[in-house]
Amino acid sequence: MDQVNLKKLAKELNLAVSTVSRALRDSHEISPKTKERVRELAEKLGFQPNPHASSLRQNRSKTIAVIIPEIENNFFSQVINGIESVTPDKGYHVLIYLSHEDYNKERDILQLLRNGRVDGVMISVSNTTTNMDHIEAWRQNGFPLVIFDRTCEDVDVPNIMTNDAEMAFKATEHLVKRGCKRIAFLGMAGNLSISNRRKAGYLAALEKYRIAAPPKVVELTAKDYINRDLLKQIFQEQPRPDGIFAAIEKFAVNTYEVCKELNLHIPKDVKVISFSNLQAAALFDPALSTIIQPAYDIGREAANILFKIIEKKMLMPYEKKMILPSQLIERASTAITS
Amino acid sequence: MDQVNLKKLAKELNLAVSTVSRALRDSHEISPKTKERVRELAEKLGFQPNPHASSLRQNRSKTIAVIIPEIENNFFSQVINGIESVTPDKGYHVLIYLSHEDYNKERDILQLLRNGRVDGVMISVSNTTTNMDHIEAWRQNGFPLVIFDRTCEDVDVPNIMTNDAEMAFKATEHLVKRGCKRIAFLGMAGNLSISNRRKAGYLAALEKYRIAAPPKVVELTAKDYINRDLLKQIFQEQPRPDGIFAAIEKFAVNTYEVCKELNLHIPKDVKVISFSNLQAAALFDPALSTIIQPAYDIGREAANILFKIIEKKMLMPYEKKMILPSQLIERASTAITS
DNA sequence: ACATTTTTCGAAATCGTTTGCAAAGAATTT
DNA sequence: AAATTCTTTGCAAACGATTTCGAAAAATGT
Repeated sequence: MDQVNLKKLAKELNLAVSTVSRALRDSHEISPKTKERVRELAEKLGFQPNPHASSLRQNRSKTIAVIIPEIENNFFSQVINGIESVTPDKGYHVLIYLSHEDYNKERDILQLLRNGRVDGVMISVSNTTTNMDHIEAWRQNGFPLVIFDRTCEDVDVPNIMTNDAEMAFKATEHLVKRGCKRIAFLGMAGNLSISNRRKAGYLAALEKYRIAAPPKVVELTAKDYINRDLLKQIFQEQPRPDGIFAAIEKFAVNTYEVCKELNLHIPKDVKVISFSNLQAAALFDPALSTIIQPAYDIGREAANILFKIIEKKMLMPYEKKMILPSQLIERASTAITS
Repeated sequence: MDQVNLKKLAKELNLAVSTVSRALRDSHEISPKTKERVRELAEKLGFQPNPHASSLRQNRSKTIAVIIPEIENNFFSQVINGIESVTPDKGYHVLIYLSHEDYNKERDILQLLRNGRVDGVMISVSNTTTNMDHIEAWRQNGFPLVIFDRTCEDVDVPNIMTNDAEMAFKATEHLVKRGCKRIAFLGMAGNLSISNRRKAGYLAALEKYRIAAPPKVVELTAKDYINRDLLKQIFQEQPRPDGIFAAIEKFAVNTYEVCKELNLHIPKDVKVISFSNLQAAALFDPALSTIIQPAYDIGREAANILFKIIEKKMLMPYEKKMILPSQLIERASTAITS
């Protein structure tokens, strides 16, 4: 790899390395004439500065890390898309890490990055994360960090999320207005902030509408077969739920699967609504009513805020806790059946 | 950031920097006793070597880049997942770049990486890529590179893909056996290798089964509304197709949408089968018959091969062109209606 | 013509790690 | 005992770009 570097350019042009460097960075202390000469040769030889040398010297990597629990989930894909909508313009690169919903992996990844490899981190915590020490350590270190979607209130770090509680309230309200009397909430096991917020909205709606039946909070997992078993149990109890509010897309899919198996008709026997960013939800049998999160915007805004922190700009108060609204789309799965 | 570095460790231990470095890299030329002392302090102070300094010195970044056309597509998410299943163990980091199906962006990204930022690249080319010069330039440069899924035969670079033609043949055959007489192929506009391979399989099946109706190859785009208009036209022609083979998942979705709008019944009026990695395809109305690609495996194998190249190991012949088989899943959208 | 400022450039230090080489001491062989 | 290896460590030079500092050279002012 006979890479062309500053030294080579300098020799060729009969200039000092420092002059070439300055010329390429458009320094005021280089004459227009030499700048032109330098740029021309650099262009011709296809010179590109070695990023490691730059990063080492400037103590700045021009790279950020995104840590997410999983990637086979439309929501996180859209977030990444949103992030990528700002990074190239900033001249930044994006490293992806998956925690696979494992606290230990998450901690190790964060640990791994405490050496200057990245200038900042965006993270959505795993659902097994109960301890926020690893996040807190970063914050205290003064390392730029933002948390999105799966936030943690305990730590003083910018949060970018959606109005989970409000939308959960609306979703539950929607089911109530469609005539459901026994609404179950399908949340993620663990102590996830979004699960808690969504559960709170669910409970608030039940209370507001004075639903007689006691709240039914079901904690599902990452494993489909376990979820299906649990759901089967629940649908075989008497009286069974006539409304399902799934806090996670995957759980709505599990519900559909189980209903098909048990010959329960959606929406006649059970109405279903779910948080989901799946475009194809409209094609389901029946079309699934969803709460769509502004995933792309969450990614974009989170990235913007991270860059503000990296650039040591002051954050507006609203940027410390940004809430982007979701959207409820009614479809056949919550239709009234006469 | 009072980062702890080798110099600090050395001073503290009253050793030379080089000794500390060697001790941490477990060099044979350091006595077990000093190794222990060094490791202990390094552990205590939480020393982590600066990756930029290492990369600069060793001319090796421990990072690979993945360039994909888009990320809001289950297939590519699964590929990334597969890649990530091997990278951490190798101590490697993964940069993600999106070409957004734009040849110029793709070229620029590749250009951007020709400076040592990464040790290798995995790419799935955009559908506007007709010119392979940028890939060829990399190859000639001796830079480690593998192409997956959307490969290009012209260039002598390891390919990892699925048996597109064969599965396209089987999908078409499947429609024929389900009684379809006029089967249309929905491919991506542009000169994409996978489109061509899948088209070839489609045509071969039509020929083998001596289908009277002339082949109908429809070229769709990235824009949903354009696709829907085109599909509407096609379904309003007489005679209209009674079978649709979508080479891309998105096109099957478009087909469903249009059929709903035109009140065409799937599978009675039209049968549909599609390449797709969407788990929820089984929940569609009707459940969509799919050809599932081994996306995760493609990612994993592609990464493994890339690492072999990076480590300058010889490739087995089959690794230069690896074909991982897809799987055809019959569902209601191609069922026989009596 | 001289002094002063401004412009333009070069030498060298720096970032933190790795590594070739030398050197000192210990262990072994002759 | 001398000569030889082997073990263990330190010194210093890389890697390539940036940046501080200072020195010419040119432009300006008196």
